[in-house]
Amino acid sequence: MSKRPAPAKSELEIARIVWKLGGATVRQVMDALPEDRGLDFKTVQTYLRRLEAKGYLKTHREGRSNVYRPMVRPGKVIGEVMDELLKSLFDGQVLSLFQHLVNDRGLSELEVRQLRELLDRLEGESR
Amino acid sequence: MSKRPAPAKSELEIARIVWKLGGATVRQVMDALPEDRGLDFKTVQTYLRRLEAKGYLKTHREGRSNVYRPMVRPGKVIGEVMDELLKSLFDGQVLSLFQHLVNDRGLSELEVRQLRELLDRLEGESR
DNA sequence: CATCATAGCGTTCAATTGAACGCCGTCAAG
DNA sequence: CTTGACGGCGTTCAATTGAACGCTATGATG
Repeated sequence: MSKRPAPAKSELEIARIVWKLGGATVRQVMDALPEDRGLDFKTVQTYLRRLEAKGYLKTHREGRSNVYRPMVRPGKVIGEVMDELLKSLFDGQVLSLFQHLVNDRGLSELEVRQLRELLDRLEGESR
Repeated sequence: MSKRPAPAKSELEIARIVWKLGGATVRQVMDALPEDRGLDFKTVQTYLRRLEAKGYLKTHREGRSNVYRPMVRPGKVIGEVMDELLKSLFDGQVLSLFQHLVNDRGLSELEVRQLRELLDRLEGESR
């Protein structure tokens, strides 16, 4: 197991943009970033390079720019991050996490309904 | 707004023990730590001191030891951490998080049932 | 009382992270 | 063709984090 180092928080922010775009140059990531984020071009470049070094993205030249594309499925990476969080905050119990989300945080009527639907759909499939 | 620096991951692990015990000395935290965690006494001490510096715990002398106790409700801290995670991984949409949890991660029958109960209880209360 | 273990406190140290420079090549416009 | 902008690559830098030392005071034990 190669034990990819986990992506840092800022890196994740960048990675998600690449995922959404399917692949992107530094410039494209920059532009996709929220206006108020105020990151330097070079900084974004650095994060992309780090993500590549960690094995989350691969890059190939296209014209004068590098295009970065995903190496790992988003769901997988998110899963890894969530695992760590679950361990370090909720004893690895998904239910504890749900408890926090449902109780300590105010869910709107809508969110509750949607969550129920998620569950219903789950059980529909699993037969 | 004082802007408490967020607790680091290892710090959280320690903080949770203090929360569970209601208050604890370095030694007590050590003992409460999983056997295989292999942290040095001094290291735990350091983390506790950092948590104090960050305003999550306060300490007072009791005999030859310092007793650390919570300054902030666990739910509050967890909430802050979750907020960050939600922002950096799910666009701040709780539902996206739920989606990941329910779909991408295999929930057991039991967990699904328990989650449903959480939701039912919620609606029961809110009248 | 002398000694030993315990814990506090200040410090250290390497790795990681958040953020950005500077130099250099190349391509496009004057 | 020169010039200037853009981007790559290597580097830097401070703050944070994960982990632990060493010195010292103090309390328990022989």
